[in-house]
Amino acid sequence: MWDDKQMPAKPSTGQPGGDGAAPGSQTLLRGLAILEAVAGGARDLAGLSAVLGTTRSTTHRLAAALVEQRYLTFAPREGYALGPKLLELGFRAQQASPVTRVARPHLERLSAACGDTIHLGVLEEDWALYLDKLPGRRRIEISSRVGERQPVWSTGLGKALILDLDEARWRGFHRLGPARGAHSPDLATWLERMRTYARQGITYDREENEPEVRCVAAPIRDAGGAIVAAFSVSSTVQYMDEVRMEDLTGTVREVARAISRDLGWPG
Amino acid sequence: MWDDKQMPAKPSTGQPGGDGAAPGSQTLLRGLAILEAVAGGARDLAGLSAVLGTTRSTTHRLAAALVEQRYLTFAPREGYALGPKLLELGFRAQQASPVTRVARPHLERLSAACGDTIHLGVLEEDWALYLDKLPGRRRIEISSRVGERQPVWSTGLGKALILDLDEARWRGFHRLGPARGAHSPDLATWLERMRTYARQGITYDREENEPEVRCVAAPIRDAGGAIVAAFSVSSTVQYMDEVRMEDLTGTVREVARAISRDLGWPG
DNA sequence: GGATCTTGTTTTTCTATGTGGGACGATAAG
DNA sequence: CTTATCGTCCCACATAGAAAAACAAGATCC
Repeated sequence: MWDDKQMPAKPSTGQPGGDGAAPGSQTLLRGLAILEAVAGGARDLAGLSAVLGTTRSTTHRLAAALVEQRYLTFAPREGYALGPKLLELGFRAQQASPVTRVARPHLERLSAACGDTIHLGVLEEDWALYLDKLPGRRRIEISSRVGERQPVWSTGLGKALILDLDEARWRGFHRLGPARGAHSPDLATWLERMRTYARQGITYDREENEPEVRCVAAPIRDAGGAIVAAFSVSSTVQYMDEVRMEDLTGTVREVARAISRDLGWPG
Repeated sequence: MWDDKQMPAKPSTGQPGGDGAAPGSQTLLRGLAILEAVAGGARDLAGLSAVLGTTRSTTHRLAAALVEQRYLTFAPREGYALGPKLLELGFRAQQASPVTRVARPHLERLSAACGDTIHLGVLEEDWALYLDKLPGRRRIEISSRVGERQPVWSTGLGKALILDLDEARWRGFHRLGPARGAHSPDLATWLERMRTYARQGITYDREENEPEVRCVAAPIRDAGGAIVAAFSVSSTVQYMDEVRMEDLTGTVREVARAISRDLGWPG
């Protein structure tokens, strides 16, 4: 399930049930749905039509338009695939945030040094939005996607993003979190940890968001000292025992400082 | 058939004159045009409407749909910007090609070592398509974009991509090239150079594609020995005199071999 | 401080637009 | 050869979406 939207918004077979939520531009939305279906693995018209709930002819026309505009590619025996225009726009979107560009070289050095998966993210609405990802060199890879949103309160990266907020806001974020069970701490425990994190300027995630995944994260500040982004170093628990997390802390803090300084932070 | 020349698709003020060339899905195309307009710098409805040739209300509906689907973002005082969904799809499109993923670390090392702009590309139809770009650390940056297409015959990267083809095909590619004037070599000279390049397994671009820009490029081969991609190291002429190009040649060839080997090339 | 631009948002009317059924020609499978 | 399955093309009809205009909310001017 690549599509975990909270709104059902399931475009079924044109049923005018009056469920609302269908704003205005059907054709455009269907076209975009095709893009996502292809990203999700659909490769032929049949698959796409099934996802969209449209007939082959309709699907074909939309897909053909997308191919013509280079948003998709089509190869006779291979089917549809994401096209070069998405490469371009994605790259542009990434470059649009100065943080990504500035942070990249620093994160690359960090990646080379530690071999773990590194994420860069910002706060968008009430979510942590991943802007960049540097895959690790471990056997097991963290399955996350650039452009994806993760809950703020449970991820190391998310917690780093809200490190400067007051306790009332913190409570707000904790309330947003769906009870993941298992490793999810209750409010009191979580707040206590957040206070510690804020004092240290570093956050941890000890399998709170995803079992077996741990990470160390730190906020990135701009010239005004405000937190504009954060990055995290993630690995599975076997590579991330308490000792290693301690060890990483210093490096992570240092890299965060270096990036922030490049953004004009007096430090 | 599906891939004809780029239609400018300039939909002027609703002219139903029937000039033909009207593909099919207007709404979708307009939506995509909005994405590109935003990528091109348009930030408000007025600007977008001007580019599309539609009224504000129409533009707004499309833009709102794109925002809702996270293809665009909108901030009250900032205007529209490319959204996280494009990050995600762009990243996916990039990952779809195994070459990009395999080549990345190698190219990063190369980038760190030489400081010049590095491009990775493949052959798409009759063009060199840029899959990845690692910006250089020079004062002047090469203005190229991931997802963009460049002529094959004049770029170092393009020439590396067709290094294995026979001379008849080479002629075909040379014929495609628009007479850029100035540094453009005639067919005989160009073929002669290509023969040399093919013998050396390395190609050069001495300001043939873009004045002041030079580069050294090499092909990347897969397990079967076929050229599946190529990369180039580019810089302005002041950083790329003959001596430097000679020096780079060895390194570039080595990196190309390393990447090819990672792809299963026996080498 | 109120008048007046200039933004983005919403509503309504009407027709151009896009839909889906079905036909066609490949190519692969039985 | 026949049959199933692709992508592609065509066309009549109804519906989706374009545009005009009203609305709301800041910003800007005087």
